[in-house]
Amino acid sequence: MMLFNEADTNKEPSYLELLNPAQRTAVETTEGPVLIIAGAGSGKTRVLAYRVAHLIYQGVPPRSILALTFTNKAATEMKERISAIVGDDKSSMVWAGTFHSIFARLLRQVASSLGYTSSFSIYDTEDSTSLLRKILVDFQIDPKTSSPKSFLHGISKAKNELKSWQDFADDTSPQMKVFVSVYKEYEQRLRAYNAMDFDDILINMIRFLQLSPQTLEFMQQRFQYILIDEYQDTNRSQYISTKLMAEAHKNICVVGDDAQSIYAWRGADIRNILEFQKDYPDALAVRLEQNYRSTKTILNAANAVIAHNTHQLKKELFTENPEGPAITLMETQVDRVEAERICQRILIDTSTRGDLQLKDIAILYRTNAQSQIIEDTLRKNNLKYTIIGGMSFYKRKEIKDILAYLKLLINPSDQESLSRVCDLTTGIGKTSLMKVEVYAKMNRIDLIEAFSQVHEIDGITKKAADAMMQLATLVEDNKFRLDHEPHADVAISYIEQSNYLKLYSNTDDEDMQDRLRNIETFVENLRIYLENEENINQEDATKPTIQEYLHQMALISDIDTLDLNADRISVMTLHSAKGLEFDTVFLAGLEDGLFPLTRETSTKKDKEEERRLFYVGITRAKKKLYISYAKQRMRYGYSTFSAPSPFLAEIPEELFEQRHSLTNSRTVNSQVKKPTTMTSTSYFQNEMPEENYSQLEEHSMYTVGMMVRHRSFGEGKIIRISGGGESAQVEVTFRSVGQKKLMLKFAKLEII
DNA sequence: ACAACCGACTTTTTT
DNA sequence: AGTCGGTTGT
Repeated sequence: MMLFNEADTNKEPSYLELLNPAQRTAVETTEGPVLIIAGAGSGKTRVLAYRVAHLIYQGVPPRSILALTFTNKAATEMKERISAIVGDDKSSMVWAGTFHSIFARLLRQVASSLGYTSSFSIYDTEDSTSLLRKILVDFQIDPKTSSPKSFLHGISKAKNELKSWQDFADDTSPQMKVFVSVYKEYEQRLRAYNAMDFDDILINMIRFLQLSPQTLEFMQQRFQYILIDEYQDTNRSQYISTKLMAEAHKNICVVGDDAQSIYAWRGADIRNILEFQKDYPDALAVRLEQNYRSTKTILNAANAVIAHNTHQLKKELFTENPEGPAITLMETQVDRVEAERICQRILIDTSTRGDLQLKDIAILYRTNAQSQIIEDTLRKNNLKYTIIGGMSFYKRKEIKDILAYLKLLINPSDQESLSRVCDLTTGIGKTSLMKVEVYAKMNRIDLIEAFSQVHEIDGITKKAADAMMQLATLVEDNKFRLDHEPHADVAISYIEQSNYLKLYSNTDDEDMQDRLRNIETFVENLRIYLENEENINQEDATKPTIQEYLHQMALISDIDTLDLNADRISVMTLHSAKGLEFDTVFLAGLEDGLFPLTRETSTKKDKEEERRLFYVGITRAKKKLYISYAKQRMRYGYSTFSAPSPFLAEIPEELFEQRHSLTNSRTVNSQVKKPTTMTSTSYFQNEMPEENYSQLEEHSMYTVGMMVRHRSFGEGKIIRISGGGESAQVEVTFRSVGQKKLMLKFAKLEII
């Protein structure tokens, strides 16, 4: 299976033949700094993987290669590709992963030098917010004037700029004083709890590198070759940390596309990529401009759109792919109909194009809020889909609760998790908890330890004391079991003993039963993970333990779990779609204000980022692009009216499907056709007036067994009618082409 | 300590 | 609109 044989070094490795000249240069220039400007669909992932494979081919030890990606999914994909060339045993030793997951793993090995233990917790946004809320309460800061979230935002921004609270200490404005005190307290508590937030993982890596010349040299030696994907989306601490690591050998290869920079809002600094050649004057710059993904039509649209940005590196993607079908623009009155129309098109396309499967289709939108209505409509039409983002499985309350219980077992200092568990435990209230907290602080012990000594503390009700004692015992006993029993057994019985499940059982509340099922799914996944021997095989991966599981869990994102092989429509935000590609893409909600999303503070720069996001969306499509918008949309619970997105006018008109090509597309309901109000622009797809929709319920003129004639398929017999209303479908066996599934509403069936 | 009610906030995007 | 956290009354 391997594409090269080590012994046979005279011959050029065959995988190089699969590359174009630019790609090949990018792969073969293994020494020194390399900047790869890779346009959308230019084979970037392939180049990265081949480059790593080539390094290994040339004898570089896999474990000294560090490949940093944006998502875990991208890392897994890269590993798979590398593995296909050099084999699994070698590829699994490459350090490939996200900044956060790789750094966290490294930090666990050196945690003690930074004042943590190796089992430190990682706090997500919710954990951090909840911690800040408690701090605000303690500091008696009115949460109305400044919310925990706004503090977290400020702190995260400061951390991204590598500024500690001390850096603001000189600022004496009252507002800043408050900020500094909260920032300081937040940092101290994280430390006391043996916990890091997302930003800390990056910052602590820098701190470690700068701890001493020895630690820096150690890391530089460890990673001789560094590759960074999506470099346009790296932030300051990611930039600094990798720059430090590469300082000695300068074997740093970054790949990115300034036109796809869409994360400035969370601190990504586009200068990192724009000024790479300033940092490394002898860097080789390679441009990958041939697109292998999309049709000419789609690429032309993308190029035209991005040309409206002033602050963009000049780049013109080209493709040798065919022209492809025109872009379809769909205008509807309201959002629900927009969703309905998308579903109809999917039903039509999948039935008329034999090669098109649901997994080839994506519906993309700007905000997660838009997903609800799309989801509803897909479900109504019996279309299978996978949704990414929104409320991800692991962010659900019941799952986070279970995770908090488990974290307690691993990190006894994790007071945030403990406090979450206390909220769930009947008997433990605010008053008694406060008293024990004081006691723990005075005696310098962990809160959970104080629980086991609760009888020594004055003024605690018996009920509270019992509950605390019980919790302390539960955690203590199971912690002990971790060293002696299979973790799967411990996890399951621990969760059972916790009584947490009681909250959800004995009720016919549907929501509660749902949550219980989620927990069951979660526990089952956990069990499978813990019992899976395969996880042990990887060189540097440890045994599958509860620790390991929690550590991985903290940094997993929704997109990582997306299974593109399942035959389902992918539904997600444009941000989540970065790096993915689909045959057919629907871009929904192209309305002014929604996309580009604008708020009072929006600047020209923001609009350019929105435009890049649009560019990303367009270039996800391989063959067919649909763009839609609704004039009227529910937002915040009430109806808002919007004009079409100004972005639409940036796509050359001739790339859109012309109206006349569709005017004749319906015959079944032609008798109900009324004059429609069309927009002045000529390229909108002809739309059915919405007041006619109800009349579509009437499809009873067709029955099973009836002979019909189709304009292109000829004569056939109806063998099935399914669905109702909008989405009624017929299955017809045609003499010429055999069985076809058709949308009744659009199929031109003549009864014979 | 807990249940029931109330009001604020969400909806930009996420490691 | 729906969720979540906080408040109030028992």
